[in-house]
Amino acid sequence: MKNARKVKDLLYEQVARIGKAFSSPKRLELIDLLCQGEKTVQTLAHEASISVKLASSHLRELRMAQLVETERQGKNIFYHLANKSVADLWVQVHTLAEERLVDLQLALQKIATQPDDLVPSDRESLLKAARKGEVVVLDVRPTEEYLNAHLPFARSIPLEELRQRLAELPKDRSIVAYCRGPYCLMAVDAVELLRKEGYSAIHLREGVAEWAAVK
Amino acid sequence: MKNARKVKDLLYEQVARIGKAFSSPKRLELIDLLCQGEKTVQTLAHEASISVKLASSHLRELRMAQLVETERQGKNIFYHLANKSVADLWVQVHTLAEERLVDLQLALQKIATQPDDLVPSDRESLLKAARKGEVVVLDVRPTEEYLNAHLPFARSIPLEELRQRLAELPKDRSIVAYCRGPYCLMAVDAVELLRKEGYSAIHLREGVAEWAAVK
DNA sequence: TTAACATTCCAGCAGTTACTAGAATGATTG
DNA sequence: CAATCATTCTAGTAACTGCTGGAATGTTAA
Repeated sequence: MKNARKVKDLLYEQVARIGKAFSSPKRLELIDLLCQGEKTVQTLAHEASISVKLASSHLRELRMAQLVETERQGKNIFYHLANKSVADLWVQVHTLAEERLVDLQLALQKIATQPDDLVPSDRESLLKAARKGEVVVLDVRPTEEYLNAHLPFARSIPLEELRQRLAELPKDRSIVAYCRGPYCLMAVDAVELLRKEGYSAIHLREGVAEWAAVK
Repeated sequence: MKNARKVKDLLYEQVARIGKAFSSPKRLELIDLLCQGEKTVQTLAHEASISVKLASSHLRELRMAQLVETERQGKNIFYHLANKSVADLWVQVHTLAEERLVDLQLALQKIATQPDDLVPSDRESLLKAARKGEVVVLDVRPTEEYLNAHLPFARSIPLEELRQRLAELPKDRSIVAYCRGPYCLMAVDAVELLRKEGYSAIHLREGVAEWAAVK
C-alpha cells in the first residue's frame, strides 16, 4: 500500500471533524440541550444564552459534522440529534471529563446540594423504590421535555411551577429531583426549595441521556 | 442559583478540554497508536510521521487533558493512555464518524481489500472458529504490541516478517488478519500478500481497542 | 564526559475560530 | 402584504492552532 501516509491523514482528518464539533463549550451545551428533545434555534439560543445568529452558526457546524438534523415545522426549524449515538457520545465525553479533570470535579462539588449530594445508591434500587412508591421521582424540566422522554415513574412539575404546586408532593416520602443532567442547575434549585419547605429531597445528577446511555 | 450562567460556562468549558484533545487528526493518530500499548515519543513520532518536537507538543496537550500519562524507563519516556475509558472513547468517536460521515465511508471503501472486504460475520462465530482451529487469527503488528494485548487465539507474525515466515501458515484454512484497527493498513497489505501467495485471507477491521470496547 | 532522549522557550507563519454587528435573503404563516 | 423565523454574507477583532526552525535545558545511561 503506497500513499499510506496520505490515506491515513485523510482518515484521521475525517474523524477529527467529530472531535472538532465537540471542542467548543457552546456546541457541547447545544448538544446537551438537544439530548432533551428537538428544539428550535430560538429556544436553543435562549437556553444557551447566546444570540440566534451565533447559535445558528454553531448548529451549522454540528450539521456539517452530521451530528444534528433539521426539520421544518411551519415557521420554525427544529433541530434534533442525528441519532442516539450522538447522545451516547456526549454522555461518554462528559463522563470521562468528570473522571479525569480535577477542575471539573471541584466545580461540580461546589454546586452539589448542601449539606451533601445524596446520590441514590444505584439505578436498580431507585427504580425499585419508585415502582413501590417509596420515593417520588420528580422531573423539573419544562413539560415538553418531560413529554419527549422521562425517567421511569417520574412525575412532571416544571421548576417554574414548583412553588405553586408543592401541595401535590407528599412530605412523608423522599423526593428525587432530576433535570437535564449534571450541568443543569434546575434540580439543584428544586431540591433547595423543597428542603426549605420541609420536604426530604434528593438530587439525582443523571438526566434522560445519562439514563439511556449504554453502560 | 445565581451565577448559573458562569457556572455552566465553566462546566462546559472543562468538558470541551476533552473535545479539543480529540479535535486534531495527529492527536487522534497518537491516541490510536497508544491503544496498542505504551510507546516512546520517538516511536510515536516515527509512526505518525511527524517530528519528535511536534509529537512532544501534541502529547503535552493530551497530558494536560489528562488523557495520557508518562513513565520513565531509563533514557526513554513511555506514554500510555490514562485508562481504558480513553481507548473506549476513541473507539466510540471513530465508530460514530464511520456511521455518519460519507467521506469517511468512501475513503474506507477504497482501502477495503479487493475483491470485497470479507468481514467475519460476528465476534462469536469468529471466536468459535478460532477456538476450533478452523481459522487462523493472525496479528501482523510488531511483536511488542502483540505481547501487550492481542485477540483470543491470535498468532503473531509481524508484517515485516510475513514473507519469510509464510511456511508457518496453513493453506487449507482461512487466515483472518488484523492490525491496529480500521485506520491501520498493515492487515490490508498482509491480506494482499497472502492472497497472492495462494492463501485464503480475510481482513478483520477491528483491533484490540475495538475488540475490548464496551458495546 | 558524551550521547541519546525529551522537553521547553523563542520567534514566526499561515490558517482557523469565536464572537459581534449590520444588512440582505429566503421560507412560511396569517 | 406584513410579521416571524432562520440563514447567509460581509467585515472586523482578538485569540488560538498547527507547524517549523533554532537554541537551550534537563535526565539518564554508558
